Amino acid sequence: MRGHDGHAHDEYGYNEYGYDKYAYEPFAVTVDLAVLTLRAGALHVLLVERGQEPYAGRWALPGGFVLPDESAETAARRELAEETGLKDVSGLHLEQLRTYSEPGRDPRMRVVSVAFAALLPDAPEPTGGGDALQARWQPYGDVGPLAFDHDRILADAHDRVGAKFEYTCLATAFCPPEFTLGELQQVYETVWGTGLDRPNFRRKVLATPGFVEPVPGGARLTGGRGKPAALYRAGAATALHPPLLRPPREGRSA
Amino acid sequence: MRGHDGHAHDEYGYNEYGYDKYAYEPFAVTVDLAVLTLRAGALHVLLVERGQEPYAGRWALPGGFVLPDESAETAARRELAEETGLKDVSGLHLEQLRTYSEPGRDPRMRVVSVAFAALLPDAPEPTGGGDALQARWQPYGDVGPLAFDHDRILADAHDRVGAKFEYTCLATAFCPPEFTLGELQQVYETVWGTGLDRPNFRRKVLATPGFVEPVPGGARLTGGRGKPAALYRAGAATALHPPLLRPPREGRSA
DNA sequence: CTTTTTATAGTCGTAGTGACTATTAAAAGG
DNA sequence: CCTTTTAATAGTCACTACGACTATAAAAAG
Repeated sequence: MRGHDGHAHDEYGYNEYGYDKYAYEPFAVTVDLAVLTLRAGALHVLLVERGQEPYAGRWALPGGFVLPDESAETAARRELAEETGLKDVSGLHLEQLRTYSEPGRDPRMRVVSVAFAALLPDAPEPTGGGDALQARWQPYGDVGPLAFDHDRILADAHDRVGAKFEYTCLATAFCPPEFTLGELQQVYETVWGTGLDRPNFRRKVLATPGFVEPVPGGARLTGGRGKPAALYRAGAATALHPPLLRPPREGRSA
Repeated sequence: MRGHDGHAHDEYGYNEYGYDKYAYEPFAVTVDLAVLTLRAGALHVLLVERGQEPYAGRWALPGGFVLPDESAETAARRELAEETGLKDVSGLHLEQLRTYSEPGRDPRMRVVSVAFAALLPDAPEPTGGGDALQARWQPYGDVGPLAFDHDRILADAHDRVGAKFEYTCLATAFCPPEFTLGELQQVYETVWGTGLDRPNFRRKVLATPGFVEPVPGGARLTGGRGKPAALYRAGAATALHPPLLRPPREGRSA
């Protein structure tokens, strides 16, 4: 570009970088999904095994191309439905993380990928896998080196979700429609990797209007081993004011 | 796609959506920049006037194409340097906001735009404008309807910056290398649109280790009308724990 | 020399929270 | 059946952080 004037004259100036003539290399645009869920008190990620080079045999985040008539969000939700096999993904929390566009991130060509994080309450086993290549849940932390820059995307997803837990009500997205405060606390503890004091957590959650609301009648009895816990639903609030800060990491400079 | 299996087999399967054959419409990838600064105690945005259809004569956020060998971040920094005329933009805060990919956002073709927010300490007048088309600072809030979906991008940038002010030290990015606490407070007040109690703000900032550090010797004398204020530099900290929450908006349901 | 202006210091009450202890209500084990 | 175990719930206490304020200091403006 010829500096500011050239740009101002020709913003989206296809004469200069003419799209029709393919005067510059066009981009493939994909979405990559970090689909997170909790199974048996541990954070799990949905991964697919690649069947082609590059990274054949390596695990990768699910994803795919953005089709001509789709937005990235639409493509992400379509992929989410395909990969999880869920009938209805309209209520699931899907959050755009950021876009990864390093020139060398796909060795074959220029691929710009819009990354999303998706949060699932329950974890149905992915329905695919009639052939050799599989899709399955893997515990976060046990994931080896993933294909492309998916390790980084996954780490960014975890960071973002953990940070949003502090000042939003996002944690309920990991919970089924009705849940106990103990379950909600486990969500926090699993994602943050820290323990939380139960009475204090309870006090905080209940003191935040709209975070959770008690289900009209019941308390859960059969399953639990201790005193039955009251059931709650996610409330209407989305923000957490004041926030629920995670305990600060140890080891600060004196 | 044929569901999960088809995808797992063919992630980035260029046989299915073959890039080489242009079997699907490729995308143009651009960056759009919300360049923010403070002039005379008001938030300003860098805008350029469009010279071509669509939206000819309308103001728009600066931006441009991502070149074949660039990442979106590199392209954004290059555009930032071009638009502002600054020699060195390496130290400026540049933050990726999100990617806008609605199919109809550019009437001519499929354009996916990665949006960034940039924060400038001082506001040099943009150096362009030898021709009819201009680039200039406009007060945030006075911006009329912008081209494309740039109103939304700008609003998203403002939201993001305001939110990050609560739990990061980002506000110093609007300040010159040495600044007073009064100036820093004005940055907060301008971006948030609220007044803050001066002694309390001072107490909070100074109590957060690494937010600001006093400049070795001096206090500012000549300019100010009252007691000279001590000068500070931005510290090494990036996060704010506990956060500096903005005063809650009035009007909550009883 | 007084007034104005702004920076800085300090006070007081309270909301929020970390660290606890105590009680309750179920299942599990003998 | 009674005891132990487990987990939910209730409550206490001290301390921190913060909102609202008053007081003092040091400069320019009049």
